[in-house]
Amino acid sequence: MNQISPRNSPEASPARRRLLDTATRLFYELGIHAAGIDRIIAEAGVAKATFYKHFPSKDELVVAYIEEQDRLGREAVATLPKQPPRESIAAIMGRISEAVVAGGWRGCPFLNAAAEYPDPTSPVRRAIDARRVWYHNSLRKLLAEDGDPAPSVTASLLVALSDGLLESAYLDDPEKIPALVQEGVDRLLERR
Amino acid sequence: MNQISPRNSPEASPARRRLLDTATRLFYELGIHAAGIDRIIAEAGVAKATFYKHFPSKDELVVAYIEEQDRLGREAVATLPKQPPRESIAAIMGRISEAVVAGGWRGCPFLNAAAEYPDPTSPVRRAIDARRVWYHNSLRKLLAEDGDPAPSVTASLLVALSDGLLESAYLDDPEKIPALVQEGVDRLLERR
DNA sequence: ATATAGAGACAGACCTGTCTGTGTAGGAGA
DNA sequence: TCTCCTACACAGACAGGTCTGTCTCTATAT
Repeated sequence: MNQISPRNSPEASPARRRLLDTATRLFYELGIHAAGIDRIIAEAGVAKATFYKHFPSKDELVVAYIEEQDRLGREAVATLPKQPPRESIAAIMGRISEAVVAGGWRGCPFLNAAAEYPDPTSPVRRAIDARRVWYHNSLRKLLAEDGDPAPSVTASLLVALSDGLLESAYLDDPEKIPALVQEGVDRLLERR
Repeated sequence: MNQISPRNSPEASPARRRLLDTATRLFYELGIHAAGIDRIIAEAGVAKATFYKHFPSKDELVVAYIEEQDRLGREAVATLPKQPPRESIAAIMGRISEAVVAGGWRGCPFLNAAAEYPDPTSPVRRAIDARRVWYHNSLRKLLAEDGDPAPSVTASLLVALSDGLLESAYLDDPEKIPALVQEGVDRLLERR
């Protein structure tokens, strides 16, 4: 038996792919606790034994969900065109508007998950932490390049503004978000 | 039987008071779905029948929890000293720092609840909406008094900053919040 | 005497996770 | 080409626990 045959690669399994896609949709739409395993496997068309072969527990599925959302976000940022730092920041923040005007926005997946996982040492919370550290650092580096005298402070404010506007898009009026993103970034960035 | 006797007032029942206090603590610490009725009544020392006499369902208890948190916030703002609008805004935003440095902060109760209630027509979401409308309007009026040329936009940005900093206090470093509140308000308010 | 509330059994549904059994597709060897 | 073998996945029963909500019975206090 070939232990490193392609079939052992996680991505090579269609069942695993269907499970993660279905879980992503249901976790986001219903909330994590409200989306049961029985429903996930039924809508994915996967047997329960197959599910527990790919994921040791529901929490591991949640971690995979969080990590994949994180990875997709990082890839989207990585493929942004090379441009001056201030334009890069505007482009990163502009992704908020894109995510939100598409419709079906139900809040930031990471904040929603954090609301359901109080234990900061849980694997789910660690995955969320990793995402937040990456996001803050990405902005901080661009701000430093831009000559911001306190790039870490400004980055924290931009992170807070991002989180707040993503929640506002869920709970208030999504159509106002694009203008608020632009205005908020303008006001938070140091004028020169 | 006197239908409007004092004993019919909701606040007159110690059992109801214990239920709401215990539910408030458990909903906030564990999350709403994760806090079961059995545990709430056990820790409150209340019989199940008594619980269902005071609250027709768990969701009604959740609504009472949200509405009470909302009421407490409004009372705290109402008792702030009369002062110029910009100082009032600073005082309202300063409540974020107070809430957070006390320790045990687990995120904004309203945002956490919204994460668990996807249906925007549910009573819980309506209670959250009412809170957000009040908060936005309070800031907008003060900004208009202050002569802000676009008080609604600025108010939306301050609401977003509030939400984002409350989440940051939960997921990042709470000790940095007071400085970020001050700095964020400074940058968002129109300079004159 | 009546209102209030404690204790707890119970129903029916749903939760996660384990288990057995069946079907199928593809590669290896004759 | 035919057959065997192995990996994979589907179907679903089952266990043990928890969920909300209803019920009966008992105790207390005014």
